[in-house]
Amino acid sequence: MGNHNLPEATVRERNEQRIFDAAESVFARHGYRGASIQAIASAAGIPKSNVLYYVGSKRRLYITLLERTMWRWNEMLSDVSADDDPAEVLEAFIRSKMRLSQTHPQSSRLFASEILQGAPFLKESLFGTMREWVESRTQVFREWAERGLMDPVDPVWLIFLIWSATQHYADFETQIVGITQREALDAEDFRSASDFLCQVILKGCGVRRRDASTL
Amino acid sequence: MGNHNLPEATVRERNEQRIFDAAESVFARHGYRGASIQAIASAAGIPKSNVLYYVGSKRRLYITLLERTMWRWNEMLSDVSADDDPAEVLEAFIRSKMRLSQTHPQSSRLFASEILQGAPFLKESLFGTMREWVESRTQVFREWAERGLMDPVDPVWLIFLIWSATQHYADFETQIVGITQREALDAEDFRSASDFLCQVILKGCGVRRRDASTL
DNA sequence: ACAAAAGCTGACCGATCGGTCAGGATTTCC
DNA sequence: GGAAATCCTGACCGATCGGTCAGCTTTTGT
Repeated sequence: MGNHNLPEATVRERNEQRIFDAAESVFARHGYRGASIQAIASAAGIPKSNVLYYVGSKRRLYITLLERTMWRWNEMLSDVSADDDPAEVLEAFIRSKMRLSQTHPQSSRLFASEILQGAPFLKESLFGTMREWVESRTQVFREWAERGLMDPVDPVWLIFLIWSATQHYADFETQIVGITQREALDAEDFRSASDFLCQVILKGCGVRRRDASTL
Repeated sequence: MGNHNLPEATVRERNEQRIFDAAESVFARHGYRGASIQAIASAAGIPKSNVLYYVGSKRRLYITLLERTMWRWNEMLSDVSADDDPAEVLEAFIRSKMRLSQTHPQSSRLFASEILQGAPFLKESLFGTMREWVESRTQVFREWAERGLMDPVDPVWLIFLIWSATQHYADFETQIVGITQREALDAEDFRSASDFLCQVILKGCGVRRRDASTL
């Protein structure tokens, strides 16, 4: 009995990672119901029985992936106060959210799929965390508006605007690629899109950068 | 034999409509693979066999719904020229897209689901139509920028910004409702969100309204 | 009135679904 | 070296999948 702590089986870790990656992709593509364990197993190059041996059940696997995604997002803008510079904070928000769309597109799509399904697994439990996140930021935005640092826009709509615009580059990449006849979105696309969003949204909210480089 | 033209069976029309409505909802929620004909039949209050009698197959039903959605969107901003007022056109675009999110949320979600799946049914055929739509509008935006009527922003990113921000209120309604603790989005929510988007996006692109009502 | 057309449905098909399990292979630990 | 723990898998389970079909009822056209 006993020491199942520090080194923690490299075999399990390796296989779980392969399963998680494959599952995230399949769940994102086909939703919870449309994803089959067989498809996940094939994508991971592992027999179906072995997948179930590691993850227990489809439901547990799905919830694990959802929680992993929520965790990544809650790390964003973890500390913001009304004394920070609005331009810097908004720009950091937009750029870090875009970076998530670029580096973890499957996570973003998995979340989108869950929401489209009516959020049956998130519903109350995890929306609470997001609600706190949103409320604390809206307070800061309101404070900035009172100090005249930005226009008095609805802070909730502003957060959803940034959320949707950045999310779009992960969730709807297929559409963007299809319409613009690219092969895929590359780093330069994400850079120019981030620049565009920062410019338009900051200006649209009446937020001025401290250092106006062009003037 | 013969006159199967004008009055056109009211029975078939009525049942097809019930099936289409139910199917749009189920496909939007669970994706193509995750949606079952039995679930659609139950939602429509019709036996499974009868659903198949009318629509032929799951594939055909799905494609029919997709085409219906694309049709609605292609009707938007059907005629725009560089001589029109940028503020009026952009505002009309935002508001009409928001109205679609409000009145046909299931259509929007169905499209989102199709894109998340990698657009297996749209792919080349229907992306072509959207590409033409986008290209003709980007030309107008570029013309406006040259005339100094708006900032020289990337027209493609601008279209996707408006697309994503408006689409969000249909596709992610569950998230918005869950976070803001509403029961559902009502007409007033859509009005204030539309106002917000018009204000921020127009200002963000350097587009001035002709009649500044508040000054 | 009556045949033709359209509407309708339960029973059924092979395939696949999520999940279980017995039991063999391999690794770990003393 | 050998027991214990972990890893692995093919066979199998009942349920559900999309789709077919024979045969019934209802509506339509004349």
